[in-house]
Amino acid sequence: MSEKTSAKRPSFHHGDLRAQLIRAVRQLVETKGADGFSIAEAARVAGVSSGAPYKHFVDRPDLLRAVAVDGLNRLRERMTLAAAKQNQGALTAITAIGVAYVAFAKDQPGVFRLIFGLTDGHEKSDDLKQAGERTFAVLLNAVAEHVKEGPSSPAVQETAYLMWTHVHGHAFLSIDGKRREEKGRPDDSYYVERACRGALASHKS
Amino acid sequence: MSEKTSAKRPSFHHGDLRAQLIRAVRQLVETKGADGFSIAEAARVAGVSSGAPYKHFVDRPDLLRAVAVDGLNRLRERMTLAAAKQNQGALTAITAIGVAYVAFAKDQPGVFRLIFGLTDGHEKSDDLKQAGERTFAVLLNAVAEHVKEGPSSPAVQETAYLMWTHVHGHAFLSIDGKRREEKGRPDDSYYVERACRGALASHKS
DNA sequence: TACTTAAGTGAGTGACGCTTACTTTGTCAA
DNA sequence: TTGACAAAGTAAGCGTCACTCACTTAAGTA
Repeated sequence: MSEKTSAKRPSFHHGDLRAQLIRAVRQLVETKGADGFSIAEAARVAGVSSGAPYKHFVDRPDLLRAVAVDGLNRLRERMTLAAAKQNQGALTAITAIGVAYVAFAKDQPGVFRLIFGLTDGHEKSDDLKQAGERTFAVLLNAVAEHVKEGPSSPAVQETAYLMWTHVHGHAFLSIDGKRREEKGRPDDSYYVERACRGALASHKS
Repeated sequence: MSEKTSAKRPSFHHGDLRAQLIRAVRQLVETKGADGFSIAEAARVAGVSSGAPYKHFVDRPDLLRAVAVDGLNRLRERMTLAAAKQNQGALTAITAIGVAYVAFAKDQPGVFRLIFGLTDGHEKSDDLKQAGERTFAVLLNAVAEHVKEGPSSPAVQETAYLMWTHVHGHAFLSIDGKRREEKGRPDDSYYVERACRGALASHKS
């Protein structure tokens, strides 16, 4: 009776259910949209009874939040990696972060939308807020190094926010299909670079 | 038995159920989020049985889409009105449109998110696509008049898209609470004006 | 006045969110 | 080694929801 589901489980105890549920939800959200998935289905994918998820998550929003946190962490990894490949403090490091951001959005639009679509008082969750701030900090630090100021400087924060705004808007409209990609039109990196230069142009040290 | 619900209905036939359901859903989406509402509850608010909505909408996504179309129309109205108060072709007309856009997002974040959060093949719906394009056209026309070109000019489209990107990003991050409003920080109109000027600066006629 | 039809009702179905009582398993102190 | 405990699973059940279907109501029209 342990092999009838898609996930094989050698013992009664799963051992890794929490992580596996997050993975399952990620897939489902990507294929069916954020409200097209069900906890029951995720449990089925993980090869576990429909009540099992509640040993790890208090309710549906809690599970979704965990998926969002996981997504933010993976996004941050990508951004960090992209920046690390460039010279520290270089403009290219900043734009690489933006390009990675847009790439993530296009790659996993379901999770991306989930991260920015949590309406149910998502700010009351500390870990989500922290994951968000740590991700933003990657950009913040890159900008700080470029202009040779501290990341807590108001001017740096303002400039970084401006970049984020522009890149985020482009990313969102892109995955929403508002931006029809036609030949002859600039690609993502053009918009990202433009956004970064534009924000830096008005940076008041 | 007709007065036990919140909406009074003089006759058996409602007469205006479709519009009233959209209104009810709008309220519910605003207070409970897009997935916190139920068709059954909307029907209750409208004072009608749980099966009645299906005489007007084929299913849940269809109803949500109608709410989104309604929202886009109201957004367009606001934008048009804001532009009309300024001189035709003036930069202030363009920025007024952007300010109206951000104001709408902050005013009705639930509907705003709904408009840009429809994942379930929202592009297959013609009326939604049309409503979106007509709304974008308001900005397009304002830009066209400002630079004295036709709205179908690729350069105009590019510039307008750039503005939209920036303003949309700011609007979205604002309602998501990513942007903590502190005293001493620029307000919405600053960002909007900045976005418009920035986009126009690189406009190649 | 009879006919047609749009727009309601209300009961029923299966899925889902979540709870509860119970069972299985690993851990760790005696 | 054992036995108590806690963590993590199961199965059944409750209320709600999306959606369907057979039926009823009322309004327009010939």
